[in-house]
Amino acid sequence: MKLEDVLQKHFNYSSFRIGQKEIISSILDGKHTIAMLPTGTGKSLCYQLPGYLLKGKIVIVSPLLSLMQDQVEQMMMNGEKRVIALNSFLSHEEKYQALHQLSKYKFIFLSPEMLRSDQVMNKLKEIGIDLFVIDEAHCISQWGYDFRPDYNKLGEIRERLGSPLTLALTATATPEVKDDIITSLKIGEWEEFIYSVDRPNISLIVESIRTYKEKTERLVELITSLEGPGIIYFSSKKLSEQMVSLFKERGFSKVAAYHGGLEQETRILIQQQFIQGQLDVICATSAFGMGINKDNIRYVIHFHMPLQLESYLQEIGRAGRDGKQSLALLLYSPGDEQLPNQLVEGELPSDAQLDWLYKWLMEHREALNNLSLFESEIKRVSGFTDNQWRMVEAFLQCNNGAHIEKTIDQLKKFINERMLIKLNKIQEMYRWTQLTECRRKKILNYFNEEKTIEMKNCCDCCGVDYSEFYSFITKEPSIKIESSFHWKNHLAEILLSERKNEE
DNA sequence: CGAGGCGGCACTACTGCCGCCTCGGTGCTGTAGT
Repeated sequence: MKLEDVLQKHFNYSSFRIGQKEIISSILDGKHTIAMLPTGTGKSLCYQLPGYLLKGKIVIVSPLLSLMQDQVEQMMMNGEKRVIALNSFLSHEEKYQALHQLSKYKFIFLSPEMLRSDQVMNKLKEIGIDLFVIDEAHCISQWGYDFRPDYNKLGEIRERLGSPLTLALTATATPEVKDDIITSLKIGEWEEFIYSVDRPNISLIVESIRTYKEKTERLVELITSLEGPGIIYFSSKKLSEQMVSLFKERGFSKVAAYHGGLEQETRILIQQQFIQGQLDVICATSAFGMGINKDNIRYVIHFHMPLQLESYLQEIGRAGRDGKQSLALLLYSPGDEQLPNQLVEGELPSDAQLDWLYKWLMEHREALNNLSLFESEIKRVSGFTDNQWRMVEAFLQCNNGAHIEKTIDQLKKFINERMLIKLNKIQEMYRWTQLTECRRKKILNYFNEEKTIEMKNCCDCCGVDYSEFYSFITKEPSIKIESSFHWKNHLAEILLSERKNEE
């Protein structure tokens, strides 16, 4: 049977989209495959279709519960009943049932953390896996080192599962990220399919704004005049909510905040409302975006810069999937790069904390065999945050048996390296905001690509024909600003008082 | 860097202001306790 026939039969499409056929053929030839496809080009088909041609099971490692649930739902809607998400949404009883009858499922979605369980691992070994898929595989590089250490154990997991055929899928494709994926998964030989990350219909603009206050004012101006829907990214949960309140005060009501501090239910609701068009603007942190399938997002604004260009590209890539002219706008004020620096510094443990840990471990050698027992005491005295401790704990477990002094030294070295890499990435992001030459060229070079096509409205450095560019911006604010009178007075007051201060 | 909370002080009786300090983003899981 030809691949096209399988496509028609199971998915009701008559032809493949870019890259899909090559990737699927590579897998069916039994080659480990790394596929870097731009967002929204149908990555999930790359493992779903082989599922109908391979005899055994397909295991898909996914980073987010909501993403898994979405995929499962979609596949069920498509008529595929042999699909399950093995995660904490299942009750104890349901999980027991699912594991007990795991062999009746064809597609099994789970998180990397779920693979820590011996029960799950034993069952997977027993039923046999034909294809091991890592969806959003850049998470290995982005989260595996510190935030979610289980991502960096996938290589070991893979080996314990008998090194099954493996497919890594992502949209973020620096050579560095690719290397991390290959090394971490312990794949010897592989085929790779890498497609351009360029999105010619998204104009890249950085606006330099003198002060923080003016940035807020500019944002209000933008949101009331730009054609939505749009996403605004912040690096603070509180600020994202405050901005929503401000927008609502100004009479702009189809807006909501989205961040990791909200209830799971609320998050799903807001996501749905945005996708269905009941909300026009989302004020979000980096928590928002993975798995958002909405093709008419007209703009992505960054109030704060992300911690790295990879994240920036992912976030702006959510605009203009319908191919229409869209806008990526970053608002920069002097000193903005300090916030990412602060975030990164708080992320990793300090040398002083590790020195304390060394002394403590020398006095409590037996603790190494059961660290979780001492977790609360260690955290209380050392001040490790949950995330810091998880990283340290994972490192100690990996090196259990080695000399304590040596282990701590290695850990310090590891942390210093990570810190340097992260600070470097912030610098790269910062330098990009300060460019005077083509922003697109620079970003493509960063992803090991050349800029090959010239386009209208490329970026602010190339020169944007604003009159044409702003043609999709409505001349009059599309929303009636109810309190505009007060707003203007208020603004005048602020400006006057500032001027007085300056004098 | 900027926001927000807190203590101290002023100088007037209840708040107002200054300076200092801290904090800021991403998610999974199992289990204890309400």
